[in-house]
Amino acid sequence: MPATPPRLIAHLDMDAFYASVELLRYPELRGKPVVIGGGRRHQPEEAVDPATGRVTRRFATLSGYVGRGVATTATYEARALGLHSAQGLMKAAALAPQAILLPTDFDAYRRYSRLFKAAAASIAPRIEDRGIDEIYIDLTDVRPPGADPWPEVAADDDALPEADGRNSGDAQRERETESDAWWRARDVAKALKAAVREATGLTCSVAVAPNKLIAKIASELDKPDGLTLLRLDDVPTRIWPLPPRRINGIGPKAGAKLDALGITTIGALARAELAWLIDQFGRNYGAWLHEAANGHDQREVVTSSEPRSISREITFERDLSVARDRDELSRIFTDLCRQLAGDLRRKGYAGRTIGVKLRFDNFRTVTRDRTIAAPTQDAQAIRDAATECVKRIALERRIRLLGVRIGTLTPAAGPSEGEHAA
DNA sequence: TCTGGGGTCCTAGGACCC
DNA sequence: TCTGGGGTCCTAGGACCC
Repeated sequence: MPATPPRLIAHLDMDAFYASVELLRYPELRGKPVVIGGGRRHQPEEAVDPATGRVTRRFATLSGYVGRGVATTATYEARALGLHSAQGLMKAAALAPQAILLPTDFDAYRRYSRLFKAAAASIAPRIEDRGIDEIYIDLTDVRPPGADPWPEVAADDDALPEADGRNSGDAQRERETESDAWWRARDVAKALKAAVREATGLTCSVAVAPNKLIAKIASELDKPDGLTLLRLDDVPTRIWPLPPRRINGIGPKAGAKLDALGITTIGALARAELAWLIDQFGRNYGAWLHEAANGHDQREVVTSSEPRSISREITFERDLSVARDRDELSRIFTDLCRQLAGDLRRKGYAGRTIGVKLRFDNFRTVTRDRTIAAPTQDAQAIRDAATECVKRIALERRIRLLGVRIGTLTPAAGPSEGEHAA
């Protein structure tokens, strides 16, 4: 009885994605510490030398930055100075005032995102979208470009498929040794990296593993421009020494709790008693921690999905007072509802559950939502329901953030012909 | 030098129905 | 009348991810 062939799952992660896209248009910044983030105000200034016609640009630095922005990405040179994504720009400025600051340009990043995903899809079609800069790819049945495909049973072949519905191609695949399968995966991974580079000029890091969990961890091990193969047998030597936070799904809270419990490596977590973990973290999460630390993960590569919710939110430049800034709050609230309605129409959805989110000056966050009878994509209907939600919140502090969300989505009229957004 | 904006999933209690 | 259970929907908060 042939064993089930091992799955081969790749994780492809673009290297310092936003920063790398910016370096394509500002090549003079290569080798310098650069962070991306903040508002529109620090756009580079261009000057043309009248004598030579040469364009020179002046870039903003972090020094003197004032505001509430965070870094979305930092180049590797900036990381060496202690800068990293999700860091407040004020803090980053204190660490590295001379680092260059560029505003985020999501339209550009989305264009490059589409390009790299299309390039990957030309090599291997079963792709799971995990956001703007990373994907999972199922390589189990993928051969490198140029290799002969596994033979198919010809339509007029009178040889019957085997009883379980497999054809001779499957039979040939089952004769592939595990070692050959890994060599095949390495060639496919190389082809993926080459295709992404050809399409975008950008590098990425790719790992191939028996599942998504290990592939995700492994793609970090050789960054940037990495290529990593990690078999189940390699988990003890290459995964167990790492801190638990490297597991996708162990965040700041669980990481700190594990640390307090004396569990500082994935290996220690793997050796912890299942019953004890369940005691500490609850039945579901405790059992998952045990499985994850041992490198087990059966999740499929999900090639399509429907959105669950759409939202818009804004953090104000200064905290707003409900009494004194009533008009401004009202105007922003209306804008958010209009933008949300626009998003719904552009994406072709209507929703029934409308909610608001408020963050107060002390960072406490409250949400309220309300489900209406029929799905809507109308800005006024959204605003009406959202207003009812706001009325259920005690507004006793100044407001830092306001958001509007819609869920329980159903497909609805999308943009009409010729109206597609970029 | 406090902490963006867009998401997903889970938990848990209560309402309501069978 | 009392007890009991399951299923689904709604709501609020929170952890986590990119």
